[in-house]
Amino acid sequence: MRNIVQEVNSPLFEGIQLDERKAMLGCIGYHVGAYKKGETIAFEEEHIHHIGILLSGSVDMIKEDLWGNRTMLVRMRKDELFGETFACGDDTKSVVTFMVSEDSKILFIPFNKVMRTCARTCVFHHRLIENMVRIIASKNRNLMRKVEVISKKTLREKILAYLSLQAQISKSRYFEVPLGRVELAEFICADRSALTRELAKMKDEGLIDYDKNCFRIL
Amino acid sequence: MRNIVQEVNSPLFEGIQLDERKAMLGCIGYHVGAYKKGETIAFEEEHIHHIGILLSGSVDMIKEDLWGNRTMLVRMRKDELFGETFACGDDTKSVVTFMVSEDSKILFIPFNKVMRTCARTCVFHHRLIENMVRIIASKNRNLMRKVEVISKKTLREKILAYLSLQAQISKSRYFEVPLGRVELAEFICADRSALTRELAKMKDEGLIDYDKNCFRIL
DNA sequence: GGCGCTATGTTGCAGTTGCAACGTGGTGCA
DNA sequence: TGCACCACGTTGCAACTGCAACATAGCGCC
Repeated sequence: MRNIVQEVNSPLFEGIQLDERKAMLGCIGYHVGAYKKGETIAFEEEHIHHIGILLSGSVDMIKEDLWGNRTMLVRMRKDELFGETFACGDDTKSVVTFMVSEDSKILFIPFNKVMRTCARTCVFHHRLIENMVRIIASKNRNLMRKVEVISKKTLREKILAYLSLQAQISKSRYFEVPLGRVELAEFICADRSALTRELAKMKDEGLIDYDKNCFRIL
Repeated sequence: MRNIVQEVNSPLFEGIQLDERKAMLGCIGYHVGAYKKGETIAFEEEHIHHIGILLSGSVDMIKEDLWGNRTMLVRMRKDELFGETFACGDDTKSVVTFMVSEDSKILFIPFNKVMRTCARTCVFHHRLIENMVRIIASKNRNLMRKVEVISKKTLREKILAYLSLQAQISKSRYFEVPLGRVELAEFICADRSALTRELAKMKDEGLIDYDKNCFRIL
């Protein structure tokens, strides 16, 4: 257990000391799972009662439509949290699939134990709940940003929207994007070859410059 | 105050009795505002410290890009809550504009008072926080649904995705959509005329049937 | 080194769709 | 009634972009 506690660096535990975390985890309960790239943690329609915290690796939230087309909604990385959106609420049925995109180790915690203060009231339990709210709200903002990007009508606008977002995050007009071409195309919901083509065109026109995954907005 | 309490029917207060609500509102503090259609409640970049509860009317969450193109992210109606996504978090700066789309009366509550249990601990304060989490998570699901729709590549797929969502909500293949053509086009991020055109084509092909805002999936 | 696999770049083509322009019908107001 | 305004439908056109097919490069593995 000591090991687990030390591995966790999720914002869920922000403001809570190491020994407190240990006590809380003991009180709340948990289990750890290891997954290989490509494995599925939870399928659409499955009921979700635990939140997952990524100790290592990465997990994609994927939406698949009736015809099998996939959209990656979000990619979660180390220390990020997932499942909370479905675990709360009256209907715990997931509407997405959680798929491991890099070998991952995941800490699972029962959601209802997080929200309900326990019998022997943990001192920091309230902080935990506050953190949870903060995290969910921040995910909300991320989804809004995604909507902001893919709501654009032309491919060029989508690309510019995505790039300027990355620029904001990096606080610089020169930055590296965390996605390859395939994944980037998937993220902005466009065709990969069309993406490459448009990027080249934008480079030609002097709008942007790039090499591999390093971009500069001009 | 009695009047206000009786007007409020937000899920934020679910499970809390009327007299308790009264006590809580007194403890937490609040104010009420009236707005005309078209007025703006909060602009992008503005700092948000209150959550708003719609007593009547409706409010749009709108995102405007650098070139002035607008996307309506969500339309909020009576009893719905807004602003919470920005009011929590370390950075309270909004990334959207809240615009009144029908004459509205709105109850504002300071967010931090909701999250922090007060000195004379309200008995039901914890329930309030739980409700808040539930609401934010449900908004998350709504955003995901929106992403699900507009992440489709072709217009037809977007339309079908939207319609099948409405069908799910209505639990029937025959239903009325709450948006006019203009708003629907805006919601699915497509051109209005193209939308009409495609709808007509789908009707021709026997995929769907409709009259005005009443649709049937065949 | 040779092989297979994957990510990426390139290009022709055809279908889709944004755009603009116009017509119609309904509603509110003077 | 006449006018203004708004939502909605229709259509031609040009551009965009998804799609398919192919080429190249890098990487791991035997």
